[in-house]
Formats: sequence, C-alpha cells, structure tokens
Amino acid sequence: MEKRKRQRLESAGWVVGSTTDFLGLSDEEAALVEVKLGLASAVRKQRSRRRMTQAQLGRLLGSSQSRVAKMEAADPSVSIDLMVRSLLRMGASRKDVASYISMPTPRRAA
Amino acid sequence: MEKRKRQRLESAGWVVGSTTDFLGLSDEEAALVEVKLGLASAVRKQRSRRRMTQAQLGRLLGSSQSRVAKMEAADPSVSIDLMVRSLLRMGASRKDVASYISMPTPRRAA
DNA sequence: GCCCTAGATGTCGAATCTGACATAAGATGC
DNA sequence: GCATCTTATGTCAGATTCGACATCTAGGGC
Repeated sequence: MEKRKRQRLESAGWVVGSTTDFLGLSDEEAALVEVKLGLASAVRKQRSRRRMTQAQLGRLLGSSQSRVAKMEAADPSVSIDLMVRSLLRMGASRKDVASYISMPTPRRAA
Repeated sequence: MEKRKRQRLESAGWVVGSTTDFLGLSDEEAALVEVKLGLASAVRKQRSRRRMTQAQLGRLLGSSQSRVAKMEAADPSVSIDLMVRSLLRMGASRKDVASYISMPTPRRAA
C-alpha cells in the first residue's frame, strides 16, 4: 500500500504548517492526516497530564501499550474511532475532541 | 453483539438532548454515538446542499449508495474515519469537521 | 395499474484495524 | 557495566469495516 507509507513518512516528522506538498498528498488526504495528528497529540497530552504510562492507558482502554504508542505516533494502522474513544474514555467531552481536531498541529517545533 | 444493537436503536431515533439513559449507555459510549450522529447529519446536509443523490456521492467517494445510506443513518458498521473522509472529500475543512462534531444533535424535531 | 428514481436494509467476501506479544531502543539509577 | 522502567516498532490471528450487490419501500408521473 502506497498511501500508507506516505502517511507514515508524513506523520513521522518535519512538515510544519500545512501537510501538503511534502509528497503529493491530495488536499483531503492531507487534511485527514492533520485530523489524526491533532488527535494523536491530544491523546499524548491527556495521558501525560494524568501522569499515566502508555501501559496504564492501554489497560484503561482494554488495549495494549503498543497500540497506545501507535496512537500517539498517528500510525496509519490506527483509526480515528480508536483515538476518539480513547479521549472520551479519559474524560474528554465531544467539544474537547472537536477542538483537538481543529487545533493547528505544529510539529518538530524548533 | 449487544452494544451494536443498542447503538442502532439509539441512532434510530427519539433521544433528543443527551444520548444517555435510554438504555444503559455509559457516558463515553453516549458521547461516541453523538459524535457519529453529528457527522452523519453533516454528511447528509452537505450532500443535499450539493444536490447529489446517495449514489452520486457513493461514486465520488469510490464507494456505494448503500454505504452512503448507512453513513447518514449512523449505522454502527460505519467508522468515524469514513464519515470524516467523506466530508473532507466534499470540501469540508478540518474546522468544519470539528464544528459538526461539537454541534448539538437534535433529532426528530417535533 | 406500471415504470422510474431515491433511499433503506441485509448479506457477503475482501480489506483494514485491533489487541497481544516479542523485541528493540532510550533514559535513569545504581 | 546492568537492572529497571517507558516508549517504539514489527508481526499476526481474529475482529471489524469495507464496497458491492440484491432487494425492498416510498413517491411521482404517466
């Protein structure tokens, strides 16, 4: 799968403002990646605010440490559904989730 | 699957403000359903604004009429990912998606 | 009545996502 | 150095979601 690889590279780093142009991501693909990145960083932020390890969060979610790691890395193998469910489980509201999605996603801040 | 049935009933109607309590949905399950309902109605709204049929939208998405119908019905077999991708494909922005998620979801308006 | 269009619903094989496990890599304390 | 804790990454069998198709209902024009 071509798209998965591109997405993985994309999420892995470097692009700052708009996620387009690094490799030929269409606008919607880019937007989708940005949605996922926002959720991914929200998961990490909420977890660390609660001072939980990935393993603890995994248990709380009925999942595993590795899946949490993949969520936070916005791995292409994790669905938006899973990330949203995780945030809700950590006590986020629908509005919180929405704000995570619309927030800009700066990465690799210098 | 127990949960799926409840979710189907839930989405099918009647509940107005909070989706809790109709049957023992936990708070997060209820919130997740509300997220899906918001996206589902957004898909319908965007599609009809564009005066497209479900079949046309299905083709635009590389999918089918029946899947579009299920999306708009917030069928448990459709993922948030698919609904978000559909909205983005119809030209919605990340912020638009976020607002659909946080909007209240009145249904069956008298 | 019959046809046509739009939408709803059920089913199925294929594709994707999931939890679990193993294992590696980084960081910290000794 | 080496334990220990935490996070990252790869893999895989089982679960979920996918597009597609068939089928049904509702409505309108004739």
